[in-house]
Amino acid sequence: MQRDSEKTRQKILAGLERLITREGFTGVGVNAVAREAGVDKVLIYRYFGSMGGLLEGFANEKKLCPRMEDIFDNLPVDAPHHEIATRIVLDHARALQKSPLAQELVCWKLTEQNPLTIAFGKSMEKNGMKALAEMGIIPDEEAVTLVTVLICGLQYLILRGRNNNPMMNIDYSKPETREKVERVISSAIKAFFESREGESEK
Amino acid sequence: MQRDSEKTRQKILAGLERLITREGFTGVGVNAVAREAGVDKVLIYRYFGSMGGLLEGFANEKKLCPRMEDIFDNLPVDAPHHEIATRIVLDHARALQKSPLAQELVCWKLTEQNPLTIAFGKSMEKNGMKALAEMGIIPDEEAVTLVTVLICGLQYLILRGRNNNPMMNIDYSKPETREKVERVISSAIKAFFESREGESEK
DNA sequence: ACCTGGTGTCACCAGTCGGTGATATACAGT
DNA sequence: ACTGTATATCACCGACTGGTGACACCAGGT
Repeated sequence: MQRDSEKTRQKILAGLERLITREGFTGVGVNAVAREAGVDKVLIYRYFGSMGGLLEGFANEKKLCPRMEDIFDNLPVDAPHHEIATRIVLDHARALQKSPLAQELVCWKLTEQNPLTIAFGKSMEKNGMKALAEMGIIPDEEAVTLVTVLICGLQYLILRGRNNNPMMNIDYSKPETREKVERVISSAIKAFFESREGESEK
Repeated sequence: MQRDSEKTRQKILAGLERLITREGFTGVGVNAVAREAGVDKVLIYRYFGSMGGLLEGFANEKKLCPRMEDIFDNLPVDAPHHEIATRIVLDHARALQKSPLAQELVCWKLTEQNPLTIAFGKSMEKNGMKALAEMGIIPDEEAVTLVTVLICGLQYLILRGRNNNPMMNIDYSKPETREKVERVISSAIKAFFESREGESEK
């Protein structure tokens, strides 16, 4: 029985976040959010207008995906291109693995378009673009393509790992498996860049 | 008002398939399936016991994922390893792209575990294992890892493309984009295999 | 003391969900 | 023609969904 609209708003948003991370996006709904937040559902309509409005508010006021700058800042900018590309791929995967919320949102985005998934997609896109641009490998369109495909592959593997659902015996949550995958990706990227260098020398 | 249990069973299964491909897996449910199949829902319980039973029956009696053998049969077994690996990745992607049902099931499997998604996963796994085994590259564990990651990446891109949802401007449904991706993957795999050959010669 | 506006609580709506019991109907064996 | 059985239809259940109107409460201003 607190009389503080801002606090109530935050309680609702926090409830939504807990609900998504604990039950997955399939469970979200006005009733479930209200229950989780310990709040009457009519307040959701009062403060956010509708379920879509709540998702929009969540997208605006919550940090949806890990900030890539925090990860990439300490990257030596004068490192060889293949090392930078490898770091982009692996750090991206590590960041996703650390955030169950982001994992759920990635999966949600594959299933449905709504204010939250759309905003999340834009946020991810911006992160990725910025990372690539800062690394100075943008001009090489094909390298960007390879990096993107690899990132997608790791994202998929991480999503599969969520429910103890490994693919081809690759359980990315197991450290030794992850290390093997990282080794393979690293050497594949290296080989790709070196083969292109060799080609341009011809 | 036909009195033919087998025909009714098939009507139900066909309705489920239409529903999944048209509305996506989020729409499936006893009522929706019965509506789509033009059948009273009590018949679903009669013939399949429950919703889970229906999914199980669907998994048993329907072709869930494209048969890889049909694709790989005409593959020259004496081709270089990197060509075989590339073919595995690209054919896998093409097969998935051609089957909206399989796409939906892949996405479903990321979200929920039920008799259908479990059976689908096993089927995919078997396909993949067989393909890799027949290609004779199984002994090279790291190559298998790379191939798997790349397949996952393309699967993810295809899922993103489903709802006009490209990632980093990579819309895999556009032929020119797909060709570029295929080119990059091909040369990355080639470079990876060649770098390993060079290494083993040392 | 009174009113006003923001806040929280409760009860309810129509619709859908998965699931079931009772009943009508068509067909096969006699 | 009659009966038995498998098949299909209908009506209903409790629980849940998204959504809304009515009301209780508590604050601050006059």
